[in-house]
Amino acid sequence: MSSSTASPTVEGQKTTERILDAAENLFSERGFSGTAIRDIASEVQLNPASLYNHFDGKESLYKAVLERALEPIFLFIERSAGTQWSPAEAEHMVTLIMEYLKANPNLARLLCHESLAGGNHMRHIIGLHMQPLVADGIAALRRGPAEESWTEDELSMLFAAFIHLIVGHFVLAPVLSAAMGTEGLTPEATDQHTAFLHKVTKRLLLPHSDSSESTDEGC
Amino acid sequence: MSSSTASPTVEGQKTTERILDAAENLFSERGFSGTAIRDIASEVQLNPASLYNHFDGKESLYKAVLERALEPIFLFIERSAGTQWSPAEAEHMVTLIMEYLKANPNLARLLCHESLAGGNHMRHIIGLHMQPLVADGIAALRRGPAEESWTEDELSMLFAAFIHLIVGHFVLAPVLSAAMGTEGLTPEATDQHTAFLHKVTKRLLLPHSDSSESTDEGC
Amino acid sequence: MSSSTASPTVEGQKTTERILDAAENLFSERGFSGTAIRDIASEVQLNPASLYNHFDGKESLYKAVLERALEPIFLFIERSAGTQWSPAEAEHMVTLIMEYLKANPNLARLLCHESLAGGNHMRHIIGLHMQPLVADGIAALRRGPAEESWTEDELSMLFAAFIHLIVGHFVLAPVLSAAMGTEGLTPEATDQHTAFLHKVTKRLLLPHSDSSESTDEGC
Amino acid sequence: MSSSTASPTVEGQKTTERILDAAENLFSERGFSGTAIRDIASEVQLNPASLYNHFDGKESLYKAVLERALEPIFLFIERSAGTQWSPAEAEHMVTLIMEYLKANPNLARLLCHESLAGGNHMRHIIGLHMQPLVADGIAALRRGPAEESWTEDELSMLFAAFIHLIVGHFVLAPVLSAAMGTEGLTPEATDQHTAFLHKVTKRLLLPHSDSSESTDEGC
DNA sequence: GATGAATGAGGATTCATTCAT
DNA sequence: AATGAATGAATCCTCATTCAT
Repeated sequence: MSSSTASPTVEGQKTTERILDAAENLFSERGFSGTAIRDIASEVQLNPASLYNHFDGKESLYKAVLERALEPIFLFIERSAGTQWSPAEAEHMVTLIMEYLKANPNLARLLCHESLAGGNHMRHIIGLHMQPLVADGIAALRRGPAEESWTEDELSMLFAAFIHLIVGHFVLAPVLSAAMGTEGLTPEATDQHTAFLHKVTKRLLLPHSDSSESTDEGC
Repeated sequence: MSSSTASPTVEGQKTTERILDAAENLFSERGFSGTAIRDIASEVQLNPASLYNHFDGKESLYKAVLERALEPIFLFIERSAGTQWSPAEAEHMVTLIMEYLKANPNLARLLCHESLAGGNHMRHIIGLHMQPLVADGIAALRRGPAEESWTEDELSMLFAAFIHLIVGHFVLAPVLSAAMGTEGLTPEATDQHTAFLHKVTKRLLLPHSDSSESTDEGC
Repeated sequence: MSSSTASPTVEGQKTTERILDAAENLFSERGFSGTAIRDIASEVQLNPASLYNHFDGKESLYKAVLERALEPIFLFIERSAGTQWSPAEAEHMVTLIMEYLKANPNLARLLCHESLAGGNHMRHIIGLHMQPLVADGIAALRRGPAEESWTEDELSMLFAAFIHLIVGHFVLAPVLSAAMGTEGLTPEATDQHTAFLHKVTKRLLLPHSDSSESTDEGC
Repeated sequence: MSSSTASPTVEGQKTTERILDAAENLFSERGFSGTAIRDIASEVQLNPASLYNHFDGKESLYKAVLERALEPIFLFIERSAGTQWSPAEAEHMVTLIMEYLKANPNLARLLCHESLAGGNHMRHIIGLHMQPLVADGIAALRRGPAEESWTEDELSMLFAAFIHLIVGHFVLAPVLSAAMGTEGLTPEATDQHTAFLHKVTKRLLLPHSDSSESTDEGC
């Protein structure tokens, strides 16, 4: 194949990689059961049977897609493990993740599809990578100024809230932007959303002046 | 069955209604393409063919499910049209929606599935119901105290943020609660989340003391 | 289908039955893995998918074929349970079975295919029907004149020998008749074989004059 | 591997031989259509493609297996060509074959599979080797004491009967031993069967005292 | 309204085989 | 002699849908 052409990156990457790319696109658009092996194969101009030279089957391919897509996120966050999330730090984190998702919006959708389907395809990833990551994220919040205004239980929800706000942007865009008459998931919209999230971050992490705070909690 | 007895509530609802129930459950779990007519039928202990006496086909059934599930939400919000969203008002709205979703978590998932799939199955619903609803929601925010601290563009995103926070809770639960070691989508968790959202509402709607606010917007 | 034509037997039996017939033919010729559902379906002029309205799958169909084919044999033998196998009785049994197999040579081949494949598809049949049948057959031998000239262990083998001689005729015919230059599995050949088996039966069951008998047994 | 070392026995046999071994095992278990090239290859820890360096294809491999397995049998019998089958002689033959099959039970199963499939894969073997072999075997019977008690036609069947009794033991074992509660195809069982066959041989070849003999032939 | 049977289209996967390396 | 990758043809089976009853 690349016998004469020296550059291995030209003409696309290795077949396995190209399959993963196509699969990621389709799985993130249509979910696991909505995606046909045949469609992935034809996207890579390959006979469906050839695909089985690279992956054991649909499920195996799906898992490989999930793992490959999630890996960078884990790296981001692992790298910042042990820090405390001051608003600046948190903003940085948000920026990092939003930038990555701007380039790979598939990830948010994959995650969402997977959660809707029950998360069974990524049980091992959850146990192995997400659990410590989440624990560390919450710990970072706890070490930051958020600690002053949120109870321990709320810190978990606060962490989750950031994920909802980030993932939601990429996932609910088709419906919401249609309802709002905006243009959908453009890079600009994502940048705007990132800036918006920064503001939200400050509001949520910094102590709040309002005296009626936490009234409905009963304490 | 209920041929002579007029009462529609006796012996469960009418077949059509039971089909809708089963379909709602399965569609919200597995999405449109992941759900088989046969499975819906067997859930209602009905021959798949019989289903076609009640609905024109899979797509038609899916739309009916969407419409039926979304209707109450529209009613809630339409009823409160024209108001201004003071924090109290907004909290009430949040409570109302969260209460409804606690009883019908399917809705959030249906919406999410639909958005992931591109929203084509609810184009008409969006145009007919969601558009005015969203416009009104944003207007309500604009009329409230939020107006002081958010630009016009941000108001849209603020509205969207509430939706992300609400929908996210029901959709990302399987993955997040697994990663957090919590128990999943229990009614208690939802109540906690509602209280948390009240606090968030205040933080986001009321003016914020911090002076650095909107710094990153300005540069 | 048979709405206007009163006779239910004309135009072939019910579809399920016709599928079983075709399946029996093909399975007995080519074995389980050598037979394609598609071929069975096309033999009955049916879409392969239709077949799944009648049977759960290939394996289920195969088992149904086995059961249906073996049933008459079990009935034969159960009916004669408890008798003693005098040569006359044994001859009768042989005749009965050979007559049935002459009309249904598939059975012998099915049994043989199944045994070659390890017998896993008929474990339940073996346990439920064949075990008592075999036990009774050996007991019948024991009660007959065979008892004089065969040890207990040999009686089992004697019983098996009859089965080998009967099944072998139907199974090894293609190879043997080709090697002998005879015509194959004609009804006449089967009749001849039956007569031959009668002679063999006498020789094996009646006491034997030869004094060197059982020399090699060491007793 | 054995590129420099000339010795073919070191490190197992040559690859070709190892392929034949694996193929023989699988073909005899599952028949031609039930056996996958891939399975044979993986048994030899070889890429399926490599197999085509040694054989032209599946069919070619199958024929090679058949020929290799049958050859020793032909040698046995050819060596004893022209003799007459006194009971002693016949017993010896039976012993020889049973001993060989005890070590290579595959052969019996291969033959049976092949016959069930119509024998087309060994037409040439049949014509070239089996035909004279069978002719000679029957001639040997004719020259022995069997001649006194069996008609010419019956001699053919007598010869076939020995084959049924021998092959049957190896082929029907799974089903029969399951039905009898015995242990299957152990070497001991085969030895017992050999001894049993010796007794049967005498009974069938030596003249029989019973006066009613051949009664059913005559009427 | 309900059902058994039928079906064309598709869906995942296997298989024997080829070919460049 | 070995292998990774590719492939067309099958293989089993599912799916949404139709139709006669």
